[in-house]
This record gives sequence, C-alpha cells and structure tokens, in this order.
Amino acid sequence: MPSRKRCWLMKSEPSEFSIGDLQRLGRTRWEGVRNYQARNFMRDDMQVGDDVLFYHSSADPTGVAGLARVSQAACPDPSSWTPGDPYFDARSTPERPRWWVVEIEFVEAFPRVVSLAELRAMPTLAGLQVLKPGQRLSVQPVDRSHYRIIARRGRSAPG
DNA sequence: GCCAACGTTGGC
DNA sequence: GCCAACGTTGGC
Repeated sequence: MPSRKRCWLMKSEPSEFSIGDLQRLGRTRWEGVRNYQARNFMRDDMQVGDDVLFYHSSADPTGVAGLARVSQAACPDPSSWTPGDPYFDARSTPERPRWWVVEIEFVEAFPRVVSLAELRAMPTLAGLQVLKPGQRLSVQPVDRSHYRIIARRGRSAPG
C-alpha cells in the first residue's frame, strides 16, 4: 500500500539550475547529490507525487522560488560512473551504484522568491529544517503544514 | 570573498 | 575507532 505523499525542500544554486530552467525543461533528473543523508532521502523515502519546495541557494535573494513534484522514483545516478562527468565518482559502478537520482517536474514558479529572511520571520514555520543554523542538506523533509504555508505565501502578491 | 559549520577521509 | 586535516556548503 502506498504511503501518504510527503513534502521536501530541494536546494539548487540558480546560477547552476533555477526554477526558470526547470520551467523551460519541464522535468529534470536531480543529478549530483553527493551527500549520504540526502541520497538516502531520495533513494529510500521519495515517491512519485511527493511535493517539492524548490529552493534557491547562494542567490540574491536566497529562498523558495517555486514548486515541483517528484515524477520518477530514485534510480542509480549514471553521472556517477561516467568518466569526465563533473559528478564522476570512481567508487560508483553500474553494478554497485553509490549515488541515486530522482526526477522532478515543474509545477509553478512563484511571482517572487519567498526569502530566507521572510521564512525566518514567520512564527508558524518553527522547526523548518532550512532555518536551523548550519543546516546544509540539499534535500530535506518538510512538514506538510509548513509546505502549505510557504506555497500560499509564494503565490501571494509581491510586497 | 570570508568563514563557520559540517561531512569525509585516512593515518594511526 | 579516534581525530586531525581537508573539502564543501551556503549565508552574509
């Protein structure tokens, strides 16, 4: 029996891959995650249909820029055993893959980024992982209540 | 560009 | 298994 849809936050530097890039492509494989905790979330917990907050990191402003959805469950990350690929890892092989990817699809781009400062100022988001000091995980679980609050804020008129 | 926080690696 | 050195992340 399929379990209930979950919600996630996924970070990307918009100079590398932005919500606008996802909008143009429609969907993408989330390649290049090289952190075990983030990998485990993708490989073990993400399911098709899960909701995703698309977060712009190292940006101005940094924050949630839109929504996406998991469109394909995890499979081994071919970039990890492709020599010359920026994400190549000699320890990963097709027989014994070390890194995994999910595919996500575009849902919507917010009319404005809900900035980190704005997220911090919302008392209803207490406990949101990305607000914790030193939190660097590029794939994080998010409470559905938090997801809804952020999605509503992102759709609201700028200002 | 700085640097604090964190994860990974590898010598012992 | 400890832990120092190193690399990376990401806000500022």
